[in-house]
Amino acid sequence: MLLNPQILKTVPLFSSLSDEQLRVLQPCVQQRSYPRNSFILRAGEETDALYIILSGRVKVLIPDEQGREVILAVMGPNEFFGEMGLLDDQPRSASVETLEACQMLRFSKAGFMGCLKDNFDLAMIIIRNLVKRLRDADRKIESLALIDVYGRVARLLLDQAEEIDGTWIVRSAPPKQEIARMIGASREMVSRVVKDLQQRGYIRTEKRKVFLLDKISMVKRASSS
Amino acid sequence: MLLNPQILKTVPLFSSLSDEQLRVLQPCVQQRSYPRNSFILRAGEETDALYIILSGRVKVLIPDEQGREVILAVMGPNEFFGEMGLLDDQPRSASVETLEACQMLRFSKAGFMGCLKDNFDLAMIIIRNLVKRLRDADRKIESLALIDVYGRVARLLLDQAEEIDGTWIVRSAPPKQEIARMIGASREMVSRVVKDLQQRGYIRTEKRKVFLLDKISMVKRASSS
DNA sequence: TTAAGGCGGTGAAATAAGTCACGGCGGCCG
DNA sequence: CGGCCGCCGTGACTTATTTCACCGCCTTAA
Repeated sequence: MLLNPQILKTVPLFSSLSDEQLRVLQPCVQQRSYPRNSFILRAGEETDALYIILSGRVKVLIPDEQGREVILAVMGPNEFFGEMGLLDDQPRSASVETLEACQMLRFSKAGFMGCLKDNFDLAMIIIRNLVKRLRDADRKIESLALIDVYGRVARLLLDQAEEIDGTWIVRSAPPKQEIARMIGASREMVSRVVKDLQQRGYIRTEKRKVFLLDKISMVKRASSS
Repeated sequence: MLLNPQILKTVPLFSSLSDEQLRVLQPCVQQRSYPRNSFILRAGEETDALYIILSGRVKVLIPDEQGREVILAVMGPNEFFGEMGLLDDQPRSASVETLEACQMLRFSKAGFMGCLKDNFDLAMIIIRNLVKRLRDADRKIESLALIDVYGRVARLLLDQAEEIDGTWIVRSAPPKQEIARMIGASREMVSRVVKDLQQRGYIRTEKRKVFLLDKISMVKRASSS
């Protein structure tokens, strides 16, 4: 798809690049759109590009042979993925599938690596992003290894919540099936845990919203039956 | 402890630095030794330095309140840790404890960041290292979420094995307790799984060594009762 | 309108794993 | 030598979680 040069300027990842650098980069960029529930890339494939989300949301996941999957991350506008393979020449370690229709920018490996070489600020953005993901990943490992499903659901809700004049709310919680895949549990179990959290008065749900009425108790409750 | 300037030259992490840069770096480096089973740093602390292992092995772990722990990684000579906090100014996300007596080099934040700024090769080493850890972490998440203890033990042995004229061997497997903490399982369960793997003729153990007699079957067996 | 598909709840049964409580063995130190 | 400690194996029991098989309720499309 034809690329509007102005779009590059609006991408946070490239905020540190000069106009000249952006001009050089331009031929290495394509805009692409993907329908809902389509794969942008699959685990095991060769790596040749990095993607930036302009609109829509995607999930990063690892599937197994029996059709189950873990969701490593859900990403939205202005976030990017696919850079790992560019940096170490390994095949894709996970798949990425759209949750909604998405507009993406696709950068060829050559263009990206060229920018990186003579732009320390860009390198630092990449580094900080990698560090953040690594912290998230380590925390996920901790959850899976040390905390029961009850605690993992509570933690996920806490993580997703934002404070809106005094009360903590998860705007637009994911479907139970999706929560289950994010925390390594079954849909039914998530359903039971949420019911339990409600009965104890720790949360209240309404449509896709979840109100956290008692963050303190939710945390304490975690992983202590 | 007094620092022998020659040591810096032997550290792979700094192989890309010029003599001049090493000279500048020198005042920012200390050599330290730690006895067995001592903490080098603890989760939650402020971050002010990066460590390089000269000798000995350490474990990177996350503890919980009940005294249990997950082992995120075991590291040995020439590997480094503690850089994450330098790069994003967050507190330590995990603790590091020695498994044996260790000699370490300790770099102050200032020195390290200074080098990083004008040395792209060093930045790339850091980036590639972060990417590798992220891949490992994602794989660990996959194991914990999708594979049963049987499969996780098998996978760990496979990962640790090296080929020595035709046969795959784990030289010096960790104690069962340590394996358990690496894969998020109980010591007893690991013990039972290893016994089972032996009875099926997939592995043979001898002291600390483990011989993998049938890698194919071990993999297939994973996560399918 | 009916049919179909996505999402959710729930009870009962099955199973994987953890926990507890031993007892044994081998090494190391006083 | 004897005692202690760290590591290991194992049986019995308990528990957390999954699995299966439903049913209900929307929303959308025919």
